[in-house]
Amino acid sequence: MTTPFQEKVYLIVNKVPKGKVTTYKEIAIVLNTKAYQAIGQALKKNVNAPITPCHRVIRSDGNIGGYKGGKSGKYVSTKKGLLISEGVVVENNKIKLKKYLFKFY
DNA sequence: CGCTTGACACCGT
DNA sequence: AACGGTGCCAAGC
Repeated sequence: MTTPFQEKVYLIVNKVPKGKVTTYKEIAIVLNTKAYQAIGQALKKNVNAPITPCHRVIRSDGNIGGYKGGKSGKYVSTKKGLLISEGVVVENNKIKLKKYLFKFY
């Protein structure tokens, strides 16, 4: 069930260009909220379609965070691989925000 | 309507 | 630097 909140999240993630990444915090700021977790929740609950590159959304620390999969991000490797394929340098499940962080504001 | 969960963030120790 | 506890918000039950 796509809620208005989720739609906003998807829309923002969809705006992230290839080779760039964004953080849950940045999205929260754009939405003018502090629902950092709710954002992640939206992505995991409904992978709204291939139009929403969830793998481009990472933690503010630069960590990959999670992906889907019951365990502690079993598919994180895939996410990491995807990012690398897009040209993002990942080291130890961490991304260089200083270079690849895309800001909406 | 209220409690629990969660792909988070921030502060203190 | 690493770990723990606390806060925020939305969705699910």
